[in-house]
Amino acid sequence: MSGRSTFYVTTPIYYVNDVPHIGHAYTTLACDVLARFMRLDGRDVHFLTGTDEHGQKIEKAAATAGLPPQAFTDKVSQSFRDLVVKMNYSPDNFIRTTEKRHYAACQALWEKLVAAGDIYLGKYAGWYSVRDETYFVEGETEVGPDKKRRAISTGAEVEWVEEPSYFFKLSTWSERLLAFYEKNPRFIGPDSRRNEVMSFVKGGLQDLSVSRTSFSWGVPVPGDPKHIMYVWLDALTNYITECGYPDVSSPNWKYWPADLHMVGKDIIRFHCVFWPAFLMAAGLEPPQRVFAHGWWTNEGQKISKSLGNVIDPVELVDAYGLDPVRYFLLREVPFGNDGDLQKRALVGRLNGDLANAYGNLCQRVLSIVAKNCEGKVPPKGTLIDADIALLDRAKGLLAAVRAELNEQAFHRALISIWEVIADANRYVDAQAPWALAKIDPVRRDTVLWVLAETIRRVTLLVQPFMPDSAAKILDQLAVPADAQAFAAFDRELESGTTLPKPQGVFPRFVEPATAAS
RNA sequence: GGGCCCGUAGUUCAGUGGUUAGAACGAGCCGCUCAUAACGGUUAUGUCGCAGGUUCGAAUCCUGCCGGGCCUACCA
Repeated sequence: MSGRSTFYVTTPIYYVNDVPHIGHAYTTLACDVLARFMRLDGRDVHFLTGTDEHGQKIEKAAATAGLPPQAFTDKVSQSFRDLVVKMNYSPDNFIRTTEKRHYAACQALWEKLVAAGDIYLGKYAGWYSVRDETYFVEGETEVGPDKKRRAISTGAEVEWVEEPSYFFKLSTWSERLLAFYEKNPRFIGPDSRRNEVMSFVKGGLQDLSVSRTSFSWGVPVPGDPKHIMYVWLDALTNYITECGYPDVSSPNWKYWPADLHMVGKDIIRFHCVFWPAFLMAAGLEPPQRVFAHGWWTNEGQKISKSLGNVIDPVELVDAYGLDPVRYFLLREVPFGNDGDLQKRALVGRLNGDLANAYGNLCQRVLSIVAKNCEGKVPPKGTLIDADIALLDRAKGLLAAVRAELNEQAFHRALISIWEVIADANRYVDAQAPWALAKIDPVRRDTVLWVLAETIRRVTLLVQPFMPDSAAKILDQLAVPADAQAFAAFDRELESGTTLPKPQGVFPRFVEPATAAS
């Protein structure tokens, strides 16, 4: 990505007032695939996810549950750690904003901002609803016929309230941010988001309220502990807490600046405007790239709690299997776009791409080998043009996938891999090794070797997406552990290696019998 | 209101000035039989949202209209 050997990728830290849903699973999955790819590609990877545990909402939710805030967040945060296991994510750490080191990092950053003259004490003013215990901006309120102003969303009466608050001088950062975006065209992806952010900044920025006195569950402002640092300053700081901030001699500091913050499109402003401004104000480098992905709909419908159509990733995995779900989420939709989760489409991918194309390719090749070659990697004879053509396609995959993932184009990476799988299936039919068995066993062996070697290369690249399934296939090819990284991409299968009995890896999905019918 | 984006085969999309507009899935037909009834070959379908304009030439550029989506600050 940057040419340096480290690769630091982060998910947002997830707010613990809710259980994980498909959106959380999706963001972390994308990061996981990148982290796994980069590790296999020899990079020094640090992959961070975690939970955001502060704020008034949590304080209230804990009180409602009759628990101290820490005990409450311990409990809810666990569901996100469980998801890591369920989805086979490979984070190097799981950070929590309630950790001591995070308080230290937030307060150190705060002091830097104060020293830089970018923070001042002012008054936060807005339309406050006592009933909702929250502020509304002017546009979220309206004056009714009784001349009383109410929040549109909740109907609660609001009153003008002012409280002391510290402010970050965001208004002074517009030009520096725009200059930064210009110099770093890759900073925001996809491009449509970049346009959005830039036009937002061009419209002028207001100073940002960064402390509150209305609750206490959070990081106290240094020297003025009645003030609690406001959500985003606290939350965003996690990315440098992990790198040891403020101790720049920490072994983890080498990972900063992050190579990629993966985010949902709803929080792009915080990552692309506020965060680089905070960092530059503190004399720190902004991250190299922020990528905003889209949202999933459920069978064409917007997902919402009130509609009751929230997608639980655990249910999906239980119904269709982990790797098929991982594959589908990244293959079905151009990454960055919104996508629709249709079970019919998922089953289509599972059966068409995984069971028929890839799984069956492995199975048909490996069973001919098992039956005809004494269960060993067959001898590689003289290669003809058709052999070389297929092998070359497979060889080209590493560079192709690397380039696509560099742009977070997961779907295109998978498309290019599956093109080679389709080529391999065509090659099997064209070469008909079953017919060669009787007339030219030497040629048959070469054909089988070419196929096994192609499957090896393809499967090395499938690893980041479907680690368990790829491991099973590599085992069936007897690829040793030390030959599974991309450094060994060109280490060809050795003829004569004993292979285990082939076994199907991607069973077809058959609709469970319905009660009626 | 202002800004950005999109509207291409039944479906999901690719194609951003140049020969008869492509892919995948789905559908029909043929072949194969190693394999998870898998695989391969082949056929078919489109007034490229509508109407103008620029150009030797437009799905591709410009204008208008219709339809859809997103952004327009602190509720992650």
